[in-house]
Amino acid sequence: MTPRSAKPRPAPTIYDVARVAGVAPSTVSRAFSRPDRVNADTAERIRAIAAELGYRTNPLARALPTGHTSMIAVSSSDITNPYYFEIIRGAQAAANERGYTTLLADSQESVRLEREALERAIPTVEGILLASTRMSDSAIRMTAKQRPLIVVNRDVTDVPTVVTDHAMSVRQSLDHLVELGHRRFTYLAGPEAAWANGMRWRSLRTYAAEHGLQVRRLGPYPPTVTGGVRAAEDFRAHRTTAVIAYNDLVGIGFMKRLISLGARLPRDVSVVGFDNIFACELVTPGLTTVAPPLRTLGSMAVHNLLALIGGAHATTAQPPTLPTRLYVRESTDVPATRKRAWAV
Amino acid sequence: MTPRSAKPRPAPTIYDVARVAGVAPSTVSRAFSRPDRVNADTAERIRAIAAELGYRTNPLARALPTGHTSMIAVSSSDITNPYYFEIIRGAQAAANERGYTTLLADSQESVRLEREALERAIPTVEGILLASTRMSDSAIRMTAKQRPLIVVNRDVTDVPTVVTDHAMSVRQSLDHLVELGHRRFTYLAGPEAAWANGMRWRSLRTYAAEHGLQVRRLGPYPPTVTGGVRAAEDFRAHRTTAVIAYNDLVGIGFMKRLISLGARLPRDVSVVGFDNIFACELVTPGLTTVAPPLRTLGSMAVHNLLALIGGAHATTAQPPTLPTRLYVRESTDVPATRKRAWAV
DNA sequence: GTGAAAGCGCTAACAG
DNA sequence: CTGTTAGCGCTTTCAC
Repeated sequence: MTPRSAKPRPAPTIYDVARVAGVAPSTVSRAFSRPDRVNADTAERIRAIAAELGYRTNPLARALPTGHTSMIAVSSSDITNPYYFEIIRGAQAAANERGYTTLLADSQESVRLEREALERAIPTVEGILLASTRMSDSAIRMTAKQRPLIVVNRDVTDVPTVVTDHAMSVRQSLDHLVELGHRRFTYLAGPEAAWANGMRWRSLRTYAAEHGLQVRRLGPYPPTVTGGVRAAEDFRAHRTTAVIAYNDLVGIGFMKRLISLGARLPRDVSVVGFDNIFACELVTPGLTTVAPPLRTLGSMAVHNLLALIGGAHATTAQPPTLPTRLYVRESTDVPATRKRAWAV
Repeated sequence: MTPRSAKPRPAPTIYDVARVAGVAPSTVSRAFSRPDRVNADTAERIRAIAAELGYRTNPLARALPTGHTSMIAVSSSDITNPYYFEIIRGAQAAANERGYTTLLADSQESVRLEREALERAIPTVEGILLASTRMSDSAIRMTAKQRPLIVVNRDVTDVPTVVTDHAMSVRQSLDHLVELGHRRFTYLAGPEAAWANGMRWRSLRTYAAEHGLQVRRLGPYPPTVTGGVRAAEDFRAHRTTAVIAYNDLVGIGFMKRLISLGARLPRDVSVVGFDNIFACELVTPGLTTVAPPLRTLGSMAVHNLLALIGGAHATTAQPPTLPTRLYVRESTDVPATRKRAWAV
C-alpha cells in the first residue's frame, strides 16, 4: 500500500540499442553524439529503436571520457536578495538554451559555505559564474585557475567580467533630475568597499563638474532600509532638493523616515535609487530608479563563459559594459519653489 | 598577454596517489569511500599524500559505477517570485549539510521549459524536489516514477508532500483580528485553481461558524498587486472593518488603492495578508501577515527526499504539516468606533 | 587488511 | 561509413 517513489528498473544502454539494431555500440554512440559521422538511414533507424526502448544518453557516462558535463555552476552570495535572481534567471535561460544545466550554489553570505559549495561543484562543472560573491580577489583568481570563470559586476584583475554601465546609470538619473530643475544634490553613500559605490560617486562628481552642479555626499550607510532611515536623520541638517541613494533599499528607508517626519514627497525632496527592485513600485510614492540590465548581465555572462569553455581566450580588453534604464515613478518632481517648504 | 582562465592540467587520480603511497588503487579508493575497511594508519597516510598531491575524489567517476551522484534537482516555476527563494534556500542548506548539491531548474512559468529542464536533470540526480510547479498531477506522478520525488505545498495523490498548515495560519490571523474587536470580515479570494485559496476559504468559514462571525468573499482576483487594486474597487460596495487578503501582494494592492481613495488605514479598515514577503515591511502601513515556514518547508522536503532516496517508503499517512507564524505590523488595529468613519 | 581484475556507459582513435 | 579496442576514474567482488 505504500507506493515506492522510484522504480529502479535499469535504464537501457547503447548496448541494448545496438543489439536490437544489429549494429555496434559505437555506432549507436555516434548516432547520438556525431550524427554526421553515420549513415543517415542507419542513424534514423537507431534513433527509432532507441526511442522505442526508451533509451536516453547518460550524461554521466558521457562526461567521464570527455570531461564535457554540460553543467555550469552559478554562485550567489544570497539568492534571497531581490537584486540577484534576475541575473540568475538570465544565466539559467541562456545556459538552457545552449544545452547547459545550472548548478546553483547559494552561500548565504558565508564565505565558508561559498567555498564549500564551489569545492563540491567544481569537479562536475565546466565553468563557473560568480553572480555575487564574498570571496577575495585572490580567492577568485585561485578558482579561476581550476575552471573557466566569469564574474558579474565586480572588477577583478585578470578575471573576465561583465558589468553594469555605472556612468550611464548616474547620467540617466541626473539628466532626469536636472531636467526637472534640480541643481543641488545629495548622494547617500553605500559601503565604502562596494565597487558600485565608488563608481557611482565618481561618476556623480564628474557629471556635476561638467554641468556646474553642486553635489554633496552623506554616509557611508549600510545598503539597507535602516541605512536609509539613518541617512534621513543626517539629511535634516543638510537639505538639497534632490537625493540620489546608493540603492533602492536606502532610498526607500530614506523616504519612509522623511515622510514620518512630516515631509511631503516628492514636493519637498525628489529621490532616486538604483536597482529597480520589486518594492519600488509597491511603496508610496513609487521610487524612481535606474534598472541595471540584470537579465542581460546573466545571459551575457553565460554567453562569454561558454565561449571561454569553448577555448576562447579571455581578453584583457574592456569587459562588456551593459546599458541601464531609467524608470520614472512618483518620487521625483520639479523642486518646490515656495519658500520654506518643509520645516522639520 | 591574454590569460587563459582554465589551466586544464589533468587532476591527480587514485592511481597517482596509490603510486606514491605504494599501495593499490583500490586501497586509495577505500580510504575515501569506506575508511572503516582499511587500516587506520594506511588510511591516514593515504589521506596525507592525497592532500599533498591535491587529489580530490571525482564525483562523476564515482557516480558511474554506483549511481550515487549526490545531486538533487530543485524545480521552481519562478525563482523570481519572492515566495519561493526561502524554500529553495532551505532546501539548499539542508542538501549541502548532507553532502548533496542542488541543481536548480527555473522554468519561468513555462510548462515546456519545466519539462525540458527536468528531462535534462533527471539522469544526473538522485531525487527531485518540486518547490513550485506548473505540471499537472499526472505529469508529476509520471516523473515520480523515474526518481524519488517530493512536492511542496501541493496535494498530489500518491506523491509525498510537505505542506503549510493553512488552518493554523487562518486561525492566527482571525484570532488577532477578533481580539482587536472585529466581527465582520471580507476575504479577497485568489485564483480558484490555487490549492491554498481553497484551503484558506474553507478554514475561514469553519472558523467563522465556530465563533459566530460573519465572513464574506470577494473575487477571485489575480494574486498580484493589480488584483488587490481591483479588490479595493469592489470592496467599496461591501465594507467590513477587516479584510483578509489571499496573499501579501493582493493585500498591498488593496491598501494602496484604498489609501488613494482617501481611506485612512488601519483606522478605517484592518488588512492582513499571507506569505510575509519582504515588501510587507516596506509599505506604509506595514502589512500584518502570516508567514509560512518557508525555510523549514524546504529543509523538511529535502530531509524527506533524502530518506526516500535512502530507500524509505513513501507513507500515505498525513504529510508533514508545518506551523505558521503571525507578524503583526501597522495594518491592523481596533475598528473605528466613530460613526461614518470613511466616506469614499 | 589489501591487491587484482572486472566493469559502470560512453567516447575516441584506428582499422577495415 | 562502421566495427574493434581501449580507456575515462572509481567501486567492488573475490582471493590472498
